Amino acid sequence: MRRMTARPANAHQARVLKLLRDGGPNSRAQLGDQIDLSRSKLAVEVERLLETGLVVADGLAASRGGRRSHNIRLAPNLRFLGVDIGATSVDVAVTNAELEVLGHLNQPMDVREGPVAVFEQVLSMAAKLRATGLAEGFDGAGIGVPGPVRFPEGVPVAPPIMPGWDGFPVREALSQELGCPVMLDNDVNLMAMGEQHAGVARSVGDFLCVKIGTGIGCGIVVGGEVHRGVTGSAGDIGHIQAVPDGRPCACGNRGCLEAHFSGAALARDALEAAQQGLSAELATRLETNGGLTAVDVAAAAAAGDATSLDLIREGGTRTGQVIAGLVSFFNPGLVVIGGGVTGLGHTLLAAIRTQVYRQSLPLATGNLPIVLGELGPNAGVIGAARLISDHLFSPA
Amino acid sequence: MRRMTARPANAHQARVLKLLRDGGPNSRAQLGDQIDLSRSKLAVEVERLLETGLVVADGLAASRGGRRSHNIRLAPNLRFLGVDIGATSVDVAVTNAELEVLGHLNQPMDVREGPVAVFEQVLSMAAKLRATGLAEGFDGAGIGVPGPVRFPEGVPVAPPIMPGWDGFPVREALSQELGCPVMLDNDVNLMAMGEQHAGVARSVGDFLCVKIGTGIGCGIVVGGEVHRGVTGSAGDIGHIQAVPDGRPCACGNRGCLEAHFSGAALARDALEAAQQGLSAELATRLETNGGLTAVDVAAAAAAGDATSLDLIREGGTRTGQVIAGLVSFFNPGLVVIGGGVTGLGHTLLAAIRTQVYRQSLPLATGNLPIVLGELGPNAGVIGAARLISDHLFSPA
DNA sequence: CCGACTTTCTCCACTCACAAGACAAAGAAA
DNA sequence: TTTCTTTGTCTTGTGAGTGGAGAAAGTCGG
Repeated sequence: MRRMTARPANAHQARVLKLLRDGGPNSRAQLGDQIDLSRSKLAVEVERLLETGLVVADGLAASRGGRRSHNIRLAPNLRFLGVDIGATSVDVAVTNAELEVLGHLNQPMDVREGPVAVFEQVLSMAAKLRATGLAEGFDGAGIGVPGPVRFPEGVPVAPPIMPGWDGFPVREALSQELGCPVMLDNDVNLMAMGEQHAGVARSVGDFLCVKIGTGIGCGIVVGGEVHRGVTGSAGDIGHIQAVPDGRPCACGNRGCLEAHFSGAALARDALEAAQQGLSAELATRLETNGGLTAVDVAAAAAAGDATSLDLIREGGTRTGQVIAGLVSFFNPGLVVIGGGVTGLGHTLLAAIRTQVYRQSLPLATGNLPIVLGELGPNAGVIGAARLISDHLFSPA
Repeated sequence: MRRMTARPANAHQARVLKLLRDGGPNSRAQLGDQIDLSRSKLAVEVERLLETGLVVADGLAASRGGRRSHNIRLAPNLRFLGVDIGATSVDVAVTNAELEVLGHLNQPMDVREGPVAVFEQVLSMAAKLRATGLAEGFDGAGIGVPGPVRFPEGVPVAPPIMPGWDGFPVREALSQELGCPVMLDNDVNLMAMGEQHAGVARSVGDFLCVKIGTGIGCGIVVGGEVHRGVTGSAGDIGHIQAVPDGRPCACGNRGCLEAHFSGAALARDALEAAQQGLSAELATRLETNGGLTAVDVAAAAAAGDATSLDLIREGGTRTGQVIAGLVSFFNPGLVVIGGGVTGLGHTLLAAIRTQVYRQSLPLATGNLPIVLGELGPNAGVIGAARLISDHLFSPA
C-alpha cells in the first residue's frame, strides 16, 4: 500500500492537522472556532487537505441546533511507529494519527548489544505488529534512546551506557529500513512529550518530567517545547552530586544521584541487604530468582518489608534533594515522576514530595503538584509518535 | 517636549526597529539584506516609520560601489530610563534608542526602606540626569528589583529581602510618575538581558547568568528568551542546598548557597576572621572603616591576604558545585558570572571553573565557556532599557 | 404540517499585502 | 565618456484572505 507522502503546504494546514490529532474528529465549524481564520479560508484549506488524502470526511455529526455538520478526521489508515529503547528492554507500539496506541510489544534486551542487534529486534517487533493487521505500513517513526542525542541529525553522542552507539546514524539507518521518515530523541524527552500529549501534563506549559529507570534523567519542557540544550544533554541529572564524597560512580565522580538511587543502585542495595541478612523477604526472593531487581524491592515493600521501604525512602529523599534544587532554579508548574521504578509508587512519591516541599522556596512550591506519570510504559512510545507527528504535521 | 507615542503597526516595522536598535544606523538596502521582504515592501514600511517619527533619515552613507545610500536610524531624541534597584544601592541610567548609556548615576540605598522612599530616590536621580540635558523626557523605563516579580502585572511577589514591596504596583506607580510605559523584572533577568544585548552573551541562545551580589540569583535564557517560571521565581538559586546540614539561612533551612557565599556571607566571614585575628590585612581594614564588606575582601585578596583568598576560593567552590548541577541539568552554551563580587575576579572564576569542569559531564562542559560579565554595573541598566525597548518595539 | 429561527457550508466579489520587474538616479571603474 | 554597480522609486500582477449573501439542512413551537 502507498503510504503518506503529502505534507501540509502551509502553517494553516499544519494547525488543522494538529487540532485534529489532539482533539479528534471535528467539523469545519468547530475547527473555525479554534483557529483564527475566516470560514471561507478554512474551507479552502480543508478542501486541499482532503485532496491530498491526509484527512477524510467522516460522516455527519449530531446537530447543534441547526444544520448537521460534516465531520473531518485524520486519515484512518495513517500509522506511526513508536520505539522506546531502554537500557534493559525495548518497547514498540503502533498508533493511529490521533496517537492512540493500537498495539504494543515489549521485549527485554540489553542496549549494550549495540545498534545492529537492537535494530534487528525492533524491526522484527514492527513486523510482528504489522502482521496482526494493525498496520499495512508506517508513515513515520519516532525513536527514543537512553542517552544524549544530536537532535537535528538524529545521532546519539557520547552515550555513557550505550557503548557502540556513539555516532551511529540511527535516524538515517532506521529511515532506510522502514522506508519512512524517522526522528530520534532522548527517551526522557519522549516520556515528557507523552505525558504532555496524553497524560498528566496536558495544559501545562513549563514542567519537569523525572524518569527513574536504570538511570535517572529529566525531561524539561519550556513554553510547551522540549529543551534539549546546546549539545543535547540537558536533563542529565543522574550525575548531579547528591551526596558529597558519596559513593563512587561510573562517571568517575563520587556521590552522583544515580550512584545512590536508580534501578541499578536499588538492585545493588537490595542484594547487599539480602546477603547481610537484613531482610528475610529480600533473601527469599534472591534465592528463588537468583538475583534481585527494583521490581523485587517494590514487591517486598508492598509486602511490608522494612528494609525495602527504607531503601525506597532514602532514595526518594536523595532524589527529592536534587529535584528541590531544580524546582528552585526552574520554577516549573508541575513535576512528573515516571519510569520503571514508579512501581515503588506512593512510598517513593511521598519521600520526594516531603523533601521538595521542605527544601524549595514557598513561592516555587506553593502551587506545585508532584505526581506520578499516568501513562506508565506507554509514555515513551506515545511521545515517540508525537515527535514524528509534530515533524510530519509541519510545513515542509 | 512631546515624547514617543507611536508604536510599530506591524511585525515588519517591529523587526526594522529592532534591527536598527541592535545594529545601529542602516540603509534601506542593508535592512533588506537582513529581513525577508522585497525592497518595495520594505521601503513602504520604512516610509511609514519615518512618518511616525520613530526613525529618521540620517544623511548619506559611503558608497559600496554604486549609488550612495540614505542611512536610516532610530529617532535620536528617544530616551529610555534604566533602573536597577539592588539590595544596597540604586543605579539609574539614560540611554538612547540604540541602548547606549548616555549618563549613569549610582547611589547607596537600602531597599528595605520601602518602595516609597526608593521611588523618591529614583525620581530625583532621573531628574538629575534630565537636568544635565541628556534627556528632555523619557519614552519608556525598565526597572529591576532584587526579588521575584509577577511579570505581566509588574508587581513584586513575596520578595524575601524586600519587606514592604510585596504586591506594591511598581509598574503602574512608576508609569504614573514618569508619564511613560514601564516594565518591571527581576534584576538578575535584566543583567542577563544586558549581557545578551551588549555583553559576552551576544549570539548565544541558551545561557545562564549568575549574579553574585548581596544575594545570589541566576538569569536563565532559553532560545534567546528569558525564562521566568510559572510564578516568576525561576533562577532563585540562592536557596539551593550547597552544604548538607550547613549554616542556618534566613529562609529557615540550612546549608543554602546564599548562607555560605554571597556578598553578605562574605562580609560576615571576613568580620569573623578579622576578629579572630586570622588576618592582619582584614583587621586593619576593619579598624579604619569600622566595618567590612565584600569590597574589603577583594582588596585584601588583591594584596595577597591568604585568609581572604581562602574565603573566595571556598565560596567559588560552593558556587561551582551548584552551578555544576545546573549545567548538567540545563546544558547551556555559556555561563556568565556577574554582580557586585566580580571584583573578586579571577580567583573566584578559577574556583568556579575548576569545580564545574570537575563535576559536570564532559559532554555538557566540553565547549562551555565560563566567563565574567563584561558590562559590570552597566549590565542591569542596559538590560532594563532593553526590556522596555523590546516592549515598545513590538506591535501594539 | 407549516413557518420562524439556527447552524453549517458554499460561492463570489472585493481588499490588501507583497513580489517582481522596469526604470531612474547616483556613483565607481575603465 | 562609456559601462557596470548599487540604490531607491514606481507600477503592475498575483494570490491570500475577509466579509457578506445565499443555499442547504436542521430544530422547535404552534
